[in-house]
Amino acid sequence: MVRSDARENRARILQAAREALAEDGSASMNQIAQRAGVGPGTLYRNFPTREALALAVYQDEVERITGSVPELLAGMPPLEALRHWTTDLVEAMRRKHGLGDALSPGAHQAMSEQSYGPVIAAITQLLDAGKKDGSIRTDADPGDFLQLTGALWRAASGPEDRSPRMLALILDGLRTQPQR
Amino acid sequence: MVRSDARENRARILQAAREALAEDGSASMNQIAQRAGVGPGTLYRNFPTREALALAVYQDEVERITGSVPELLAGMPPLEALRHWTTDLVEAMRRKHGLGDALSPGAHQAMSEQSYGPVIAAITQLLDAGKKDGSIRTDADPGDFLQLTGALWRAASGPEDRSPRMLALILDGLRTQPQR
DNA sequence: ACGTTATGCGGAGACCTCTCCGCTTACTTT
DNA sequence: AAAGTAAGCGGAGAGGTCTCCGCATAACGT
Repeated sequence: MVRSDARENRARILQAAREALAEDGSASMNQIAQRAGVGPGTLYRNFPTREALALAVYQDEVERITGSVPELLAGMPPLEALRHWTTDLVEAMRRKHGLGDALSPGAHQAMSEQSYGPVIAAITQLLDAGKKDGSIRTDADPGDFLQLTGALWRAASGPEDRSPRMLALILDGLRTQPQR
Repeated sequence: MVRSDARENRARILQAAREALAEDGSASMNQIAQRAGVGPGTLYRNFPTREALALAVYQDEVERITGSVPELLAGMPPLEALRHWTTDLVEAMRRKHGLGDALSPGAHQAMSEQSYGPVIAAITQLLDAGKKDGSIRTDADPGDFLQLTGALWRAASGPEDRSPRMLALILDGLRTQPQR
């Protein structure tokens, strides 16, 4: 059974985090807890890491992005779809400050299936489409790709945005046929 | 003029950090300062970030790695040299806990030229050799490559080491001619 | 040798992350 | 309605990062 106050607290935390992160991307966990009117303990029990919180706050966005895969695949070849999708993802991560780190699974603990799963699933769909039509090498691994995406995010946050060039490089590595 | 006590303090900090990091890779900055017999302020004045300190401590190692480039290039084709070099780098970063983050320039501030430069220089040498003999595409950027190396490091720290597969992918992206 | 000066010291302290645990309280059972 | 119970709360606090600034003192001119 889920206690009613627990449900309300969770909602209030998400609301507070949404506001606080919108105002200041680097709002502290303490500030968010205070704003939500709960203790730090409650915040951390609901969201063990800052990343888990950020991911929950932006879950709509994550869903939007992961959900756009079929549409992309319908309208263009797999490799192009993958490029667009990844660009979208990186763009969203940059806009929503703090989301980026959430997608580096190896860094700390394995992310919860809940939030890490959909992203991997989306990548898997895209890669599989390319493997099926022969444009993407069959040994491409979704986890590897996500990991590299983390580097893209970091690159996009820098002064000069290297990410398009880096993405092109990665995609060329995924190809079966050279396109150069 | 450099004050003598300043010079000594810097040396003592490096010594203490070397020992402390050898014993426990996640030794706190405070612990290191205490061990060196200086205040936290002095530690942070000499090494603004944990990464700067780690890089200074392992500078020999960094020099060894960056210095091995000519030898590698003499003994094998550029792409192979690049693979070996990068594997070495990732391996060293994994062994010496805490070095890895130091090589992600975009993450926080631009790294000091002193420490970031040699690594970029080494990569530049390797890429240039490949560009010259036509095996590496001419638009390959050393900064991009370093950034991707950061992802490799993170990948190597995880439970399963994806880094060789990821490196292969990146190198295939750098190629001018397909090799598959 | 002796002031003068400004370089560098280092600890107090602001603020952070994250944990632990005694108390509160929503739900269940009778 | 009353009592039982365990889920959940939240604050105290341990330990961390990093800054600021009054004070000590090394280097220099005389």
